[in-house]
Amino acid sequence: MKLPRDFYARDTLLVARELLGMHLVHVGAGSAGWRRVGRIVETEAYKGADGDRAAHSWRGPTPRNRVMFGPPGHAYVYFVYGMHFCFNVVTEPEERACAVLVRALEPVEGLSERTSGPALLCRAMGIDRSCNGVDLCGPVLWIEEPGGGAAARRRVRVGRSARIGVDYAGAWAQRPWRFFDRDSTFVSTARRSSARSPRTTRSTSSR
DNA sequence: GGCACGATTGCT
DNA sequence: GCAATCGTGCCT
Repeated sequence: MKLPRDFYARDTLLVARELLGMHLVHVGAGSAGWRRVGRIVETEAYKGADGDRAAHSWRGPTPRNRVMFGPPGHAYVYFVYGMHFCFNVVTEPEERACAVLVRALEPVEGLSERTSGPALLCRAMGIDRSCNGVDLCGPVLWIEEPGGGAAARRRVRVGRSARIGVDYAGAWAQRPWRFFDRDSTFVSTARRSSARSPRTTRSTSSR
């Protein structure tokens, strides 16, 4: 059953945690008729309105991040490193600029490529810039509770850690806002981030 | 208009 | 450890 918009309209940390075990579904239109399904096993929370400097939205709306400022339950897909896409779910009430990044999936149906890692899962699921802004309560791309319902989700043993690849965000990078299924072998392996000077304080008050 | 850098990945 | 590769956002 498709998750309703109310599910996404809640606190981002809660949504990030509860998305673990849910199924991400993407269907192709017309005669192409394909269907790809992956079980979410790793997520990260980003809270723009709270000043989270790791969030794309922390400075305010721009053409690129505008979807994050819109209503919850929509896909925020962005292009990075000149070659990759990352998939997020917009959370909390409009203007809160919060989202959950989906970082890894366990293949369930129609997936033949690797799904461990935010960019890899987008490639495997066929998610690209055309999915940006898509309503997750619509007929093309959505998240649903798998068969077995709440009982199945309850079995997820949730692990937490700091978010990956956001060292530039200073103290915000230390927050344990990454959630993962401790029993899944599809969780992305966090590459060793520069564990050097813990304090990279920059005071760029130029403007 | 220019330029540094990224919510990554893969190869050396 | 570093290149690939280009859109975005901040700067001159």
